[in-house]
Amino acid sequence: MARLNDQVQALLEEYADLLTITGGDAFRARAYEKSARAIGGWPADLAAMDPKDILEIPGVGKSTVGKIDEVRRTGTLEAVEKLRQKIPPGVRAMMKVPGVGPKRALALHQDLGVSDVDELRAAAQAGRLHDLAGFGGRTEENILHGLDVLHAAAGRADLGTAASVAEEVTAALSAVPGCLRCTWAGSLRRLRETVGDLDVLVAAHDSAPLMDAFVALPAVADVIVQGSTKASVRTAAGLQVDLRVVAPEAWGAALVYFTGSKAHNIKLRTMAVRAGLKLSEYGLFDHETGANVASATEEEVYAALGLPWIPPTLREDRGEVEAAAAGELPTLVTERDLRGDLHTHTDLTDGVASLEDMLATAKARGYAYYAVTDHAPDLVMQRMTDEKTLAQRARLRELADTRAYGRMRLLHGTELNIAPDGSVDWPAEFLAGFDVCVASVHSHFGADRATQTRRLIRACENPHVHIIGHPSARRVGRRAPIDVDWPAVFAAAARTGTALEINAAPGRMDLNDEHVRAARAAGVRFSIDSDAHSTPQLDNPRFGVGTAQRAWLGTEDVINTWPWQKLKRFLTKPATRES
DNA sequence: GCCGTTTTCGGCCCGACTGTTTTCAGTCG
Repeated sequence: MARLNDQVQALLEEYADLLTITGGDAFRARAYEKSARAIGGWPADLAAMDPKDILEIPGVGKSTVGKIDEVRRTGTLEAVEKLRQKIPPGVRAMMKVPGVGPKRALALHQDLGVSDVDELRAAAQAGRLHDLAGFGGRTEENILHGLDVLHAAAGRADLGTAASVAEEVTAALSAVPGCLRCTWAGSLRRLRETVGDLDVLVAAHDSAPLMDAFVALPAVADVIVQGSTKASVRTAAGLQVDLRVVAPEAWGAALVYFTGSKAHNIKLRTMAVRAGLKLSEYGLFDHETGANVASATEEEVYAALGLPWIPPTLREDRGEVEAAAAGELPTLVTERDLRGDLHTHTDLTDGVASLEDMLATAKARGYAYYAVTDHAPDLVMQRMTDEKTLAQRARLRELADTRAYGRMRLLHGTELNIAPDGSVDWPAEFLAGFDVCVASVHSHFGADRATQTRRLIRACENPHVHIIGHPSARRVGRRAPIDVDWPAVFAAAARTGTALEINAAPGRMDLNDEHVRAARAAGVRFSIDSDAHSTPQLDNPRFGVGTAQRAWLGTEDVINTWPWQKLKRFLTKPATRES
């Protein structure tokens, strides 16, 4: 199973939700949410921590320490178990439907007997919702639409979830005697923004011990199929995981077969047939004699087809096979190319780690520069003020002077809110004091296309806005992107020298790969940012690099791969440059 | 339940938007 931290976080979040649904003290529920976030974001493993050190985690008090101990001992919380008797898990799941919160979930359950998302859909379609007090025709319509949004990503896990399950499964299988190699393939290896099911590949001479170990993993909730070389299971969270065990000599062919998209694989097999060969997961064979031509490594298989090795993120049949054949594969940006992070938060607003902890983690990543961009005052719940941000700046300058973080350049920034008219929080003279301004949409998601387009273009035209944060404002599986005339916005970003963000938080992945491809063609530059609210999230950029690679970006396209002097010039927009 | 330059009780995240209402509840960020 995952870290104790994640287990505790999940239980505390569930407890908070159940308390909210049952009308418990809202402040208590909020306290649980806060401690859950702090624990999930805490870098050290709770299982290895002293209770008195756990108490040091902000938002965690004695009661929570007791609950952590209970989870460690029993694997669950009695209080949660009790509430589950009253509120079926499906009722809590209904809160994931946009437009359904705790009150409506409870009303639907108590008054209509609806206990899960499927029953909710049936009830909404049958028009039974608008009979309920407080529900009307529009609410019913909105809930139906919300169900569609949820359904669009149903059964697909976000990259963060999929990656952590994959790491756990491969670590466990790698430890099984006889396991020669183990890795994940499929859409996770291609770093698609969501993963339908997880493909895990093992090389071994004897498959039986690995199959047995696989279905016995603690994360496995039920076994769908189990044969001698292939098994499928479902985790408690609903993610399907497929395992294939192959002979070591077929490793490369199997990896090619289970990594490529269907279209990429069909293209490779077609090339093989034309060359008098046959390609399968077992290898590349001579069609006549059946002799094995290549199979041990991916490089050999591609080479035997007359191709250089193609990076997994490109294997979608979007021109990569032709480019490879012509020797014109792009040199892709990699995680190692990133020299800094330009969108991060601290506990001054909604982050859970202190400025110093975020900086220390960033330094350990070897960054040359790092921007702190806490929220701005118009996002009222964050309670930002001029004084607070100036105090943070003073502290940051002080830390820079002490060289506490080596040569890492410390940038003071902010994440502004783009109002429906395209304006942002502070007046120009105040904005001029920041090293970096990210500007993002956090409200009025439903405005029409003309408004949203004008809004983003005006933000690009603001001489103090350097980066548009999570430009489409979508949340994977939870909220549709805003309605925008993208070509017009891409043109404005290119014209004004405003970077568009590739927000690497797994729940956002915004812009997505298709948008990035189009924007790049329009001459736009990008910033791959973590949007980290905790120290572990500073690891997010690996997912954003996936999006960038899928859009064929090189380092020239990504401003935070540039050396500081070059980035500094970019951050001085033409409109603010002294002539 | 957590927290304290408001310090062991009494606050804690505020405001906009939407839809259902006839003065406001629920949801969202």
